[in-house]
Amino acid sequence: MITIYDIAAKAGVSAMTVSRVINNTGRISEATRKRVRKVMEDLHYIPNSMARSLVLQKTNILSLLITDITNPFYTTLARGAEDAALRAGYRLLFANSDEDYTKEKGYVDMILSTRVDGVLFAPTGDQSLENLQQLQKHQIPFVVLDREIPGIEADLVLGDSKEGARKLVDHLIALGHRRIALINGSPDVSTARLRYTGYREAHLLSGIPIEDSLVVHLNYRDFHDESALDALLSHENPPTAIFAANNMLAVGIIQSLRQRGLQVPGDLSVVCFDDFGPAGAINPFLTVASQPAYQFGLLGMQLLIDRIEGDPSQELRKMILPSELLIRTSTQPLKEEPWIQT
Amino acid sequence: MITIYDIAAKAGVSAMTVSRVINNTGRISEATRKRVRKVMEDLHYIPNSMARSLVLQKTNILSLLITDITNPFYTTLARGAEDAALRAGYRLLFANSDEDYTKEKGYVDMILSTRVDGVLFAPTGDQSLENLQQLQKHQIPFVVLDREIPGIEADLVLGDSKEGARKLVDHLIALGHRRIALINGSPDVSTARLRYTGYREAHLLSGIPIEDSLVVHLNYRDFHDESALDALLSHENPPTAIFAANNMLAVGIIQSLRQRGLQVPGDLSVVCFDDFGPAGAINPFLTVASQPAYQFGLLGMQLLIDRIEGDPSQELRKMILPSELLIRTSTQPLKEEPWIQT
DNA sequence: ATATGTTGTGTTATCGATAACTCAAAAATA
DNA sequence: TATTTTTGAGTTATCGATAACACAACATAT
Repeated sequence: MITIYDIAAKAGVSAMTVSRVINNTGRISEATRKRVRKVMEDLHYIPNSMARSLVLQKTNILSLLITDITNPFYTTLARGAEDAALRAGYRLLFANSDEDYTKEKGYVDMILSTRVDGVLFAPTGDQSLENLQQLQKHQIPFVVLDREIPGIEADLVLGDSKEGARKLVDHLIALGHRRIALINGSPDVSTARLRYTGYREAHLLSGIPIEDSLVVHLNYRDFHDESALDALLSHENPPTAIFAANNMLAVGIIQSLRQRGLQVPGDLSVVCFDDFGPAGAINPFLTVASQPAYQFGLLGMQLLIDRIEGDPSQELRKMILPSELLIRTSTQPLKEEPWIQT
Repeated sequence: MITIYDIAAKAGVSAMTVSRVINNTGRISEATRKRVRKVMEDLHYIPNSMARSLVLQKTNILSLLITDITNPFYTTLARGAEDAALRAGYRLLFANSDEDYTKEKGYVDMILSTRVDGVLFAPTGDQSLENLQQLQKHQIPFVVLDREIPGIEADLVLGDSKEGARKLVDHLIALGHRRIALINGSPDVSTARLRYTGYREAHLLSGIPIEDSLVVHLNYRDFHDESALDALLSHENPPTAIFAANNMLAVGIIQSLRQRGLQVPGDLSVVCFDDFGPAGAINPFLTVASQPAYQFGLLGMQLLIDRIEGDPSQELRKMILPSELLIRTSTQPLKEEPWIQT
């Protein structure tokens, strides 16, 4: 591997002179500069960023930690983050926690050992507190995405979960539904709590009582647990609509319903949070509260870079991005004769 | 930031002793080991991987370069690659070229300056030759994914583009279609050439003549160019079916067709390469040749790690993964009265 | 003509870790 | 008891780059 000393030797100068040419610092005569440049090109020299980071105490790497790389919400977010980072001259170290606290912890160690300049952090849930505190101890700047963590003071980019949930539930109520199930994420994720709050408020404002047995908590990442649906559907007075707290849950739910021979929206209407990206654009089916995923990434990264390069004592910022209700064909007015379990 | 010297000082030993404790090398008395461990934990010490990489000449980082992070094929592939890399104790540096040669080049420079131990490389197309040669010059091991590059000898993981294309076209032919358009990727991408070959063979074997005006080349990443469809649809004898060379093209095409008031599959049948991941699982609509994306990533990464850690003079391996024809509802038998342009 | 400034370049120390070598003290052997 | 071996450390040099300082050679000002 070619080093700065190889270049220096071939160009007949010192390593420092080569360094000056690379970084355009100090004074260099035009003749030397040209000579050094030529040698660098001839030997295809690329500076070792490890060595540079070591002395500069700056890596020029930012990290993006997301919770599910197969979820279009996060991949679109990643695009936004990538664009912002590249534009500002940073490299991006991706990490994917799979909604798994242990994996998240592993990535945090890796991030720390890499000495990245900052982290755009989508936490798995409240238990991420420790991992974020770990970053704080090491004084790594970070911005928290999508989920607020009690006990952590940081720049934040959130969606309006409560309002989005209200819009979705209001829509169902307007269609005549009165028995609406909520299949939620884990209760130690802030968005799940807020989506429940929105669900609740929509009911209260319409004077519809809430029934605890219609609310279940699962994992945002995938729908494994058939027993939750079992319970809901075998309810003496089953729901006529389901509010899935995110897109991945909705996919699992709908597949499961169909396997049971139930039609959406014929037998049950279904709505959810988060849209499906390009893959879902062919037959947009689900009525969703769509969040501006790209903006999440872009804004979050801008906040992060600003925090790193700007005044670090600047006060914390909290951005709440609105979600948009997109009414599609997974919902329909309540039928006179709701579906009755056989 | 805490260094190995801080630990050494607090524990009353030399830095070398701490290093031995960290790496479990050399001889250390149980007493010292415990003492050092305790100090490391108390101070939340995490070794600086830059410094370590510098002296070890090994980063423990592998890079995955994909061409479109919003394409479910690549994100699923990324999951496979991530799993394999993590399992083997490597960190993963993601990069996303957006099917853009210039961006790819930028990432290759970044990869080189990071001195990663190896690259899993999904090239944008034949022009990636230079970027791959750049890696070769610097003796970075790599495995090429999905697209073969003339002039590059390397381990390869490919899909069976020709066979997949034949299956898709055969299916259309079996449904009675005789005028099948191919909306292909750029001709300097090997998969596009092979998909054309498969398309051609299917025609030949069925004795159906090929018409050049039914074959167009676009970019795999997205469907911007409406003029291609314009031309096809205003053809004096327009196609009754479209074979889109990948999933993203298919999305754009179907959206465009619908905007023109044409129904799929009512007016035209549509098939494509690559499936849509979880997002498309709700209403699987498109008849596709599905490639084992996760396997692509997993196998590719295994080959790479084996190349790095195993015998480097081992001969090159080329794996071809089959694709599976999934018949869904975007295709239907040719109607007696095909659609006629108004 | 001497003092002062500017320009272009080299020297040395440093970042944080580890390899290779060294070495005293304790343990094992003769 | 004298000698060799083993154990548990410490020292020094190194990886590849850059910051801070040093310093000739030449230009300009007094």
